Amino acid sequence: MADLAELAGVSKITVSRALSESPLVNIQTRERVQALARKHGYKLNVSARNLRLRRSHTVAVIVEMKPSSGRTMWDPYPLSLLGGISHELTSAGYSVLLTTRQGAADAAVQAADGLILLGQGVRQDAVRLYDKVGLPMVVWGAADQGGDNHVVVGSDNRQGGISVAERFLSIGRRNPVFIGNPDHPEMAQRLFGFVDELAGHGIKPLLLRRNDFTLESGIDAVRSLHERKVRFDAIFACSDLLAMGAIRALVELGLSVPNDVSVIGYDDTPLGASFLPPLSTVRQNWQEGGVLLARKVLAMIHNQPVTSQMMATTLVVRAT
Amino acid sequence: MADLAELAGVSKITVSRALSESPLVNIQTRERVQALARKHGYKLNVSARNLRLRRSHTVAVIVEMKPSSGRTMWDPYPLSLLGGISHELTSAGYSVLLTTRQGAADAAVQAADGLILLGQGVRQDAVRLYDKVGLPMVVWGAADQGGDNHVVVGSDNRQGGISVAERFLSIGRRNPVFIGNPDHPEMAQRLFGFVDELAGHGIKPLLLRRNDFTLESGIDAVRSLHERKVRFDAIFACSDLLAMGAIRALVELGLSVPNDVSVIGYDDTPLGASFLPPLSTVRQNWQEGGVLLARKVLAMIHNQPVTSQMMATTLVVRAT
DNA sequence: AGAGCGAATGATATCGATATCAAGATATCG
DNA sequence: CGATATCTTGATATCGATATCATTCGCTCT
Repeated sequence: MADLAELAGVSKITVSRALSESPLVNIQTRERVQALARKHGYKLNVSARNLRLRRSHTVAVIVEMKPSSGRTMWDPYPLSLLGGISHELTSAGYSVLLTTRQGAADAAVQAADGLILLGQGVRQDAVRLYDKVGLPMVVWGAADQGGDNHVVVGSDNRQGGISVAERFLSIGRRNPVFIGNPDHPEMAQRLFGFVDELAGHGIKPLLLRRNDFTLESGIDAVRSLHERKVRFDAIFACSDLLAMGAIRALVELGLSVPNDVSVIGYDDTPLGASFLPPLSTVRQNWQEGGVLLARKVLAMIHNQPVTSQMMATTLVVRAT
Repeated sequence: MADLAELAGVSKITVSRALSESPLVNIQTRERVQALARKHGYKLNVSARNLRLRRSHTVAVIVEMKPSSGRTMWDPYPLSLLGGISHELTSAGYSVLLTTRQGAADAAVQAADGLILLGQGVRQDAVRLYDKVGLPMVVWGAADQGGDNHVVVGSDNRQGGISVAERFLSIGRRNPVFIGNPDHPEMAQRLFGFVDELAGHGIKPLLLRRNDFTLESGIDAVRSLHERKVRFDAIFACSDLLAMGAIRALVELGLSVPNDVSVIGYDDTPLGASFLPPLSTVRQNWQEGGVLLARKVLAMIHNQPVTSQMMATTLVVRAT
């Protein structure tokens, strides 16, 4: 900037003003300086500006990783959120700093103006860790009771569970099974909604715990039910892949879907819709969720009042 | 830091050294300062450090968006790369700045020490744009001829196309169809390999252009072939989804896969493997690609010699 | 005892931008 | 014509860290 100032025959500060479109400089001066800047390929030093302005225009997105591997990054779930987040933040002139959580809070995170946390961590430990950083934070997941200085956005998992239960009841199912992992706070909410609604009609579903949410896992689940000679006529699977696996296993076993067993998945992935038969499922709009996350951090950064929000889910009844 | 210095009764610079584990300070002083820092929740100002050290320890990842919507972010393709990239860079102490390309080069990008570009853009325009920034850059995609100051990493698409052609030839197919979008540089390479290899045996495949790489698009493609009464006995689809759609349409039309028509997809997505029938496909290892991209930028940042590299592809023959 | 050395600490300048306040140049008004 | 308002520009301090060079102190060696 000093070099530019010399070239243009003005002072540094005038250059600064010219480049930031300040109305304080004469239009001709401004254009002359801007032309020179382009010509010489001037590049603003973002660190310097951030230092002076005491902000970074950056939001850190922290993706919770399963301890085992980098597997989570492969799952479509955090990544679809990322789409919405990234779009919204860049539109607002903010940058997205992507971090995968590994161990302690990263130093780089502290450079951010705000945090978005995807995945609460087992027993909220991720949330607690980043709460300490003291930055505006928005967490994706299930609403929590703790009145901390952060806000939660998620889809209404409890309502999702309830809507599945209602559907099963309305078509006369009496022996439903829940497949998923209740340690996962979001799935726990689905389970609670499911169980509570059924309990109102004197029905107690079977809980089948699955840690993986893959097609294979769904196949396994149904096979194990069959081997244990469990009687069941409805399956609520916590992911579309689980559901599709379950259906495949059911068909192999000679059972008809949905005549013998109803199956409802979760997420409404594109694949479920084109599955044969088309999968019934609970839709949660992730792209929109990402946008919401982004808007909330931005609001917090600008000291506007922000509240937690659960997005509505929709039961999509197709053929299963 | 100045406050800490006062608390500890030493100078700022000693605090700085103590916190960066410099051997220049007395161990007791160091620990005393560190304890104070923890106690008072001291946070390093990253902008200031970056300004002084003239580096940012940040690599910008630019995701090419289709102009229409944020759709690209949904596709598994750039996102799986991101997994590998993110893992590798954070391990090396670098941060990942995620940007979606929209219009001109973002100012924030210039803060980075290096660039990773996912998607070359139509006619290389994205590459050209970011080449101007003058930072170390690694591009994911098809190798290009231009001897610019960047490096390309990708899978060997040409080889992928050749291997599919070889397979079709070896099982006696004479009327193959290619489904994909040759405007996309990577797919163009697949097409060239496919065509060249077949040409050696006097066979000229039919090119069926498809801009979407969805299941529906695959279904459409096969239907249009059928309507036009085209004779074909093999399909090379440029994505697994296209291939699965094609198979579904073939089955609907009463054709047998692979007896009447062989189908080979691309990418080896988990879904293809669990498809019924299990999908034959060309595997490219994206996670590894991401790691490679990251390593190359880091090497370039450290002024080590770096060359473009194409990763081998594997033909995975399953049931189709 | 004085030179020489190493360990520990400090003073100062610097990275590249912007905020604040001051001041010169020009225009407007009574 | 002088006084005041407006436009334009500049000088200086500052953001929070680190590099460089200087200094202090205690110790060993001859």
